[in-house]
Parts: sequence; structure tokens; C-alpha cells
Amino acid sequence: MSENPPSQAYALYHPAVQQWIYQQGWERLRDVQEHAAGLIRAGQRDVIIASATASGKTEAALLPICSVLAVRQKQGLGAGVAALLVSPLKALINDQYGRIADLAGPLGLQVHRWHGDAPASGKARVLRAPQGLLLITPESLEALFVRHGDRARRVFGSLRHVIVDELHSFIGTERGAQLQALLHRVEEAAGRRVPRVALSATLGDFGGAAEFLRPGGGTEAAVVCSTEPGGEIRLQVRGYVDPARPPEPGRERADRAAIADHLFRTLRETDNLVFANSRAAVEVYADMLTQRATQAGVRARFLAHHGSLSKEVREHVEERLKDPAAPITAICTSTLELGIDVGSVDSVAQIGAPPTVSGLRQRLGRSGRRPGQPAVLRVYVAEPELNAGIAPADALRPELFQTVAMVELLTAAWYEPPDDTGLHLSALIQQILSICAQHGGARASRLFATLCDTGPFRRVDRAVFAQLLRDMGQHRLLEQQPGGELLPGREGERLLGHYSFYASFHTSLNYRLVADGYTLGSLPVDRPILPGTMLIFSGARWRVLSVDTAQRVIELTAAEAGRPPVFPGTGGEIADEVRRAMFRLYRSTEIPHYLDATARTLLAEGRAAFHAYGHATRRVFAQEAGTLLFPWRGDRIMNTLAAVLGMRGLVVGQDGLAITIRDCTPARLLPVIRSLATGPAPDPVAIAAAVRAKQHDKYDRYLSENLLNLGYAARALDVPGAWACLSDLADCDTVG
DNA sequence: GACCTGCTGCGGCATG
Repeated sequence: MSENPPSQAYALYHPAVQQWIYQQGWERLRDVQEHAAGLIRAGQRDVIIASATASGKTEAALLPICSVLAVRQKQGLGAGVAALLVSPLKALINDQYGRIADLAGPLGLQVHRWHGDAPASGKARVLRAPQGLLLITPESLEALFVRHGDRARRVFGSLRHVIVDELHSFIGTERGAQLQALLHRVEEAAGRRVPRVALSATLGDFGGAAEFLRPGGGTEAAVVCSTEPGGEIRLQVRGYVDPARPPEPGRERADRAAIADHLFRTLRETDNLVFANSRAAVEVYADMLTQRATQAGVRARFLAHHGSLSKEVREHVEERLKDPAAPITAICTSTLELGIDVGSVDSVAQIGAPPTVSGLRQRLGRSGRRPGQPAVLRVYVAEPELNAGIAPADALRPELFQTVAMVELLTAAWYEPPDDTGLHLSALIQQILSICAQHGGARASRLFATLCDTGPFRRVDRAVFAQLLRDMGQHRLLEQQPGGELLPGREGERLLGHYSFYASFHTSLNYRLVADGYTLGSLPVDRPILPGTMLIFSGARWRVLSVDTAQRVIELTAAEAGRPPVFPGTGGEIADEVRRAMFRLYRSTEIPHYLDATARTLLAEGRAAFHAYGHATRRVFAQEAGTLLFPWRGDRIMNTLAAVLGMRGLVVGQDGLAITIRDCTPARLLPVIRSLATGPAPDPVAIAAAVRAKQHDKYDRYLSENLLNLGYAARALDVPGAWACLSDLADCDTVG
């Protein structure tokens, strides 16, 4: 460390921590480590540490924390866990466990890991003699409260630090609401406020993230954001055309074949990640690339990696990525997006428009992690062949424009802002049951105080909370004692008694796919598969030998042909800013330098269609079967517009960029839009009441219609945004 | 026209 200016942070570290840094061979501290040390050591404020993957975030938090704890250790710590690290993935905990033990061990600090696959002996030790650092998942923390609620005070009574890893992965989700409640309950058990440190690579808005980290106290958090220059980024968007004529049976689609050919030529000698947007697409490309490798007689390997593959198959791929001896390319879904350590890959590819800008940033960050090595990203976009019969929406080349809009936003360092408008009533039901189990019953006033008044469910008022308790009573989740105390009811006990209670999210029953006694992965039970079916799975071709419905096992044998299975799933949400950026891109004449020749052609075609149809000045278009409405706004506004038009008796559908109105002319639609725009915006809950199929999260099935409407309105609608949009629409269009 | 995440206690058996 002698070549660099003297480090202030270094001097704050405990001598044994300094020794550890020396042993690591570090030449200097990273800027986030430099800036976080004093803040964390002071132990007053919450701290958000934001910097790229592999830039020393975890150490920025742990070096000062271990320094503080080492001193306290010498003074003789009381019983109790001193630092709690909550992480979204078991694999991340396993990765960090060894490294942290290596640092903390010489300081006399114990390190424990607690998750579903961690040895039970370690968990027993934490309960018996809690101390040191505890690495845990939210679900295991939930289990600790439910099963060992009487020990919570003992375990967390002398807690000094809380760390949340990969904060962005929690924001706006049921799991995030669960985490907030758990951290609040940890502080209740500790009997005091415990400063929180959050780590993340992609945060769009630090204020929102800080407010998520401590509801009601976000303004007091300190933000430590890396200003170290990022490495060079090499980026290309490649365009492809999907021919109108479908391929002969058994032949590859021409656009997919061309993409696979290019991937094979470019990637066969190196380590790469190829992100596809669905598990089915992962299987298709893994198979196509394997076929090409076999035909060429090369030993290049192309392996599939997604959430339905077994742990063994996935770990094999992860090991192969880390192994420098033989290069491989993993075709994957978002499974390889978070921080699981697969080292640095040579390049990243994305097939199809990325789902979100922050996801694209995370994916890009998987390459270019070695000094002097650029981050390489290729995005492959296919659009249908342009001919007379093309649908107006396809002529706009929306996939390409969404891709380019997202790349432009990425370059401007814009990410989807933390959105936490949801009520998370499903997570609230879970927390109410969990607290009742922890304390052997609770009064309604105490539950409201802990969870809503001073806790994370601040958008839930007394009336909604009372309704929720009534709904829970109706379904026997709760029952009330004569003295007013609430206890888990029959159904509540049933939920609490099974281990599936701890997760805040759904899981469905699965068939196990077995080939030669080896479990390849699983498929959901609600998609029955018959013996004899040809299947592509784990990047290889299979025939189904047998289906055992009792044991839920599907047996496979190798085959010559196959098709990917149908996986379940529902669509994602496109942010308002992305749609606005797309609209700007259509009106612009600039041609981004990172487009290849075909992508430029597609860009030109999309802009030509945009102007030919008159999109620059109009939003409403007549069609044979009805009317198309192009608001150029995010999905929440689209949802809201579709719902209010439906309430006026129109037959409405949503189709990508457009809202379709069947059997209706623009002349009939425009007065409806004008009347909506000039009238008062209705209550969001009234709009939600017009929407069907609103059950979304794990415990939503216990909610009455009114609460489902409230939850849906908060999660999926934007009424002020929709009314601003209606005014634009009313001003913009004369009858056309 | 989507993706991902996670979980216990106990019985039975082998081993030291």
C-alpha cells in the first residue's frame, strides 16, 4: 500500500484486519472501502454502498465491522450475534462464508451460516451459544422467529450491525416486504435501533433505496457510491429477419439459425454467457449450438442453465465456467445475473430485447472484470419480414426500438427506479401469522403498531388492517380469545406447521425429470406430459419413457429429436421511461453507432412506418376489426387506460405497444376519451374492481374482493399518469 | 409474452 496516498480507512482498521489486507496482496483500497469505513465504524447512520459487481462492496462493509467487533471481542462480548448478514441466495452465502471466516477467524470472531442446505449442527450452535457473524436468508430468519421465537431476544440481544446483500433484488417485491418486517422484528428483539448497511450494484434512485432499507427513515442514510471509472464497454446490436414463410417441419427457423451460427462462430473458443428471455429459448439455443459443435467436430461446449434444472446440473455448469482449462458457453436465464461467482467471462450475449435496464446492466457486468479487459455485449434482435401483410405493430420494429431505448438509458446510467407502492398484503398475512407464532399470540393493536404504524406496511391504514384481520378470521387463519388475544386458527396452524410457510412466494408441485438415474431437473405438474413425447431439456434431446404420477417422476432416454417443454409464466412490466425513450427514438434521426447493417435497416424501417402511419402526430388509428390506441407510456398507465375504457363498455385488449378496441371506430372512441379526460379521475379501487383475475401472491387467496382491489390498484395501476395521458390523447387527435 | 429466490423435523441407517 506504499505506492498510493496514505489511506485514512486503513488506519481505522484493526491491526489484524490490516494484516489480512496485506496477505490478500491488495495494492490499495477501493474508493467505496475508503469512504465507507468511517461511517460504518461510527455505527450511527444506515449506509448504502453502491458500486459495480466485484468492486469490493462486501469488504467495504465487513472490514470496518470486523474491526469494531474485534475490539469488543477483546473487551469480552456478551452472548448474542454481533453482526447479521442477510443474503438473497444460498449460493452467495456459501461463496462468502469461507472468505468471511478467513477474515474473522484470526480476530476470534465466529462465523455461522444458516440456510436450508446448511448443516443443522451450526444452527443448533447459534441457538445454544449465539455470537459472532450470522449469514442467513430471509426464509431462514423467518423460520428462526417461528420455531425459536423464545430465543430471539437471546440471539439478537447484543446485535451491532445488519448488512443486506444485493438490496436491489428485494425492492418492490413480497420478499422485500418480508425482509423489512424481519429486520424490524430483529430490532425489536435487540431492543434498540441497529444500523443497516445495504450493498447493491444497480440502484436507480438512492433516496428510494434508502427509504426501502429503513421505512420512514430513509433521509438519514448515507450513500457511498463508487466514482472509480468503469472499464471499456464494447457493444453491438445485431438485427435479424424472421421470414414470413414458416420453416419446413423439422428445420430451424432462419433467424434463429443465423443467430446460432453467429454465436457459434464467435463464442466457440472462449468463456461466455448467453442470456435468453425464457427457459424454452435457453433450451432451443443450447440444442442448436450443441448440434453445430457436434457437426463441426469441435469440443466447444454449450450448456443450459436455468431455474428448472437440478442443482447438480447447474453447479456443473458453474464449475465449468470457473475452470480455465476448457472454455464453455452457458446459455442461461436470469439465474446467472446475480452475484454467484463464475469468474469473469469473455463476453455476454443477450437474445431478444432485455427485460429491464437494470437487468441488462447486471448481465453486462459479468464480463470485463479482469484488469484491462473490456466488457463485451452483443444483443441479437429478430423482427418479422416486412411484407404487405405485416401487422402495423410489427412494422414499427418494437423489439429493436425497445432494445436501443434500453441501451441508451443504460449508457445514461438510468435504471428502473425502486418502486415500492405495493401494499404487499400477502406478505402482511404471513407476518401476522409469524408474529402470533413467535409470541404465542398477539393483540391486534400490537400487530398494527409493529407492522404498520412503525413498521414496513405503512400504506396499510387501520380500516384496511381491520378488514384483513376479519378476512383472516373468516378463513380460520386466526381466532380471537375471549380476552382479545389473537391466535393462529386451524388453517393458520396448518400453514405454520409446514416448512413451505417461510417463503413469501409461491411454488408449484413439480415432476422430477430423471435420465439413467440422474435428476436433470423439474417441470410443473400442471403441464402434463405423455410417454413418447420428444423433449429438449438441459440442452439435450430426450424421449419420455414413463410418467409416474404418484411419485411425480418422468423418466427420459436419449433421443434424436425433441422440442422444448412449455414452461408457465406471465409477462413482465415495462417502465414508463422506457416507452418514452422509444417514442423519442422513433422521432429522432440519429443512428446509434453500435447497430450492425441489418439493425440499421430495421431502425430505418421502424422510423419509416412510424411516420407513414402518422404516429408523430396521432395516437388513434382505424383498423378493420376496430381501433388501435398508442399511448407510448409504461405498462401501469396502459393497464389503467384499458380498464377505464372497459368500464365504458368497450371490448379492450392489450397488445404490446397498443391498446386494441374491438368493433369500435375512432369516431366512437374519441368522444369517450375526451369525456374521460375532462371528468374527474375515479378512485383507483373502483377501476381495480373492473379487472378480473387479481390474485397474484402466495396468500392472496385469503383476501376479500375489496382488499384484492386495493392491492391490485397499488401494484398495477397509475391513475394520475393515465389521466395526464388521456388529456394528451384528447388534445392530440382529431378524428382520423 | 418472463425470470428468479426458499424451507423443518425426524426416522432410519452407518460409523466411530
